[in-house]
Amino acid sequence: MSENLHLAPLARTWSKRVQLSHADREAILALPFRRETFAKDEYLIREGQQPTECTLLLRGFAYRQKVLRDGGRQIIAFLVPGEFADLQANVLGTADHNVQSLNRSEAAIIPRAVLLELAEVRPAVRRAMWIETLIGASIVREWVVNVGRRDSRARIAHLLCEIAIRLQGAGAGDGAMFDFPVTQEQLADATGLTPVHTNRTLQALRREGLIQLTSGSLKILNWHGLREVGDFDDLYLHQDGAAKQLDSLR
Amino acid sequence: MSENLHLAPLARTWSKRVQLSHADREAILALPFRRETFAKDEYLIREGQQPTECTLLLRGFAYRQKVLRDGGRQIIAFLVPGEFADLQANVLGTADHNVQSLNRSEAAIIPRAVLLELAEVRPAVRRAMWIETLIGASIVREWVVNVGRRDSRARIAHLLCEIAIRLQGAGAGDGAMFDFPVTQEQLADATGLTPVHTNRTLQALRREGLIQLTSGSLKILNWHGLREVGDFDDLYLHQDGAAKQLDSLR
DNA sequence: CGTTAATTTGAGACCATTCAATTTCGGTGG
DNA sequence: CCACCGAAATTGAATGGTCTCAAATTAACG
Repeated sequence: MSENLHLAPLARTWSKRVQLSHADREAILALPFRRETFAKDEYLIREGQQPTECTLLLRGFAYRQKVLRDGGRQIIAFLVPGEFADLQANVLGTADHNVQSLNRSEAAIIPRAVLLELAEVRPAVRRAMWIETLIGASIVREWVVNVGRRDSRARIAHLLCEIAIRLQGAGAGDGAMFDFPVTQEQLADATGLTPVHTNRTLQALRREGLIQLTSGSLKILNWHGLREVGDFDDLYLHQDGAAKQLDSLR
Repeated sequence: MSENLHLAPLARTWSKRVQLSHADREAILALPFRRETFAKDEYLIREGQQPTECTLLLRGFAYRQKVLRDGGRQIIAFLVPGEFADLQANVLGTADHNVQSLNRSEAAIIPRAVLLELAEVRPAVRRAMWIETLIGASIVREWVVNVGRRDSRARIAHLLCEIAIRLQGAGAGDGAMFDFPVTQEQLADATGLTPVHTNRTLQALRREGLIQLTSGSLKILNWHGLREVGDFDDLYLHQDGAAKQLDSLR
């Protein structure tokens, strides 16, 4: 019983999207699973794999990633607790990208068949899964815009705005300070820039008094300014609450 | 009856993904709809709208797009017949991007409630919708990689490879020649390049004997070469058939 | 056959990259 | 607790890919 409160992050994420009945919630928390921990940069899943289990992030962070022939790496998304690393792969059959752990993280491994059956039986659950997928897709779309059309300053500012709102929504921040142990190299891989230029751009943002980014935590010093620089509009996150909270900041 | 064969592109797309029963197929073709035509660059849906109808592309092409504050435009995806322009918006409630017609196109407008009810009632249909969404998301992910990490030559080559395979899969090509009336400006907006540089890059690809791109149609002269230049791997399209066909080309 | 859209060309400027070296930070063992 | 180590962050200088701006040419269309 109380064991299964480990799956609370999942119920939390889903109940933000849809109305879950008491029975829905019970069924979610009763899902069978085993726990697993991942070291920094350890793979949760690899491109080409055909998983039979679903990996749900419980603690820590992860990122989706693809590697080019020339060795270059592009980060495609960041994952926060309560999100699945490989739901797509479990539905489509084959993973089309890699997922790596951002820091030391912990995940629940749930048998694929059980999870998909739950969706089949419970309309609210499958609506939640459906919606989570759609929001994930929306975020990636915005990344295409970010990486395709914004200069380095706006690109990084935009990404930091997104991270702030999503962490806020995940309950992992106090409105201005966020625990997000990302390296500049990972930031570079997420924005399509080089580590060197990422470093210089971060310095500029700091110099302008917009942020404070020390290893492990991100502090937003001037939310409205950062938003302005990043050409940021939170509509694409489909997550009203957290955005409003940050907007009301000084 | 025969009227409703207009929805055949939808049944076709879906049946590529899942096994549709006869009854499923009947139910799909019996969906109520009205037809609408769109001029080049006309909007099928706009960011911020809260649609009550679903727009299914029947003939012609369309593209997803976002506009920046500074006026820049980034194309996020191309749509082929049989795909929905605004299914996400209908599930999430609000459109988070724009969809424009690539050329003169035709669409079926289906009441949202009816379509979602069909998904609720027919497991195969909702699996097809689910899968279509996931594949769409996979494609956008690859676009992040394309725009974020590849140089202009690889970027355009990769995009052309994708277009070729998807058109092949949609039955709109003979293996090497495809009817795809895209302008260089649209190609530029899709790759995150300027029209000028897109033009120069296309010239390079032509000079190397890889493609022939005249207004309105794309001809692949050297598939394997183009694939090589574009660092292209079709796994992310989750569409085995069409890729294999092209691979077997000279 | 005129008119507008689309493509093509040229030259200079700039943003981001590359390559290499240095400094700082975080963690670990003595 | 300090010395050490590897990882991460920072700095410098030169190169280069892509952009900008503008103009010319070609193609599409009524």
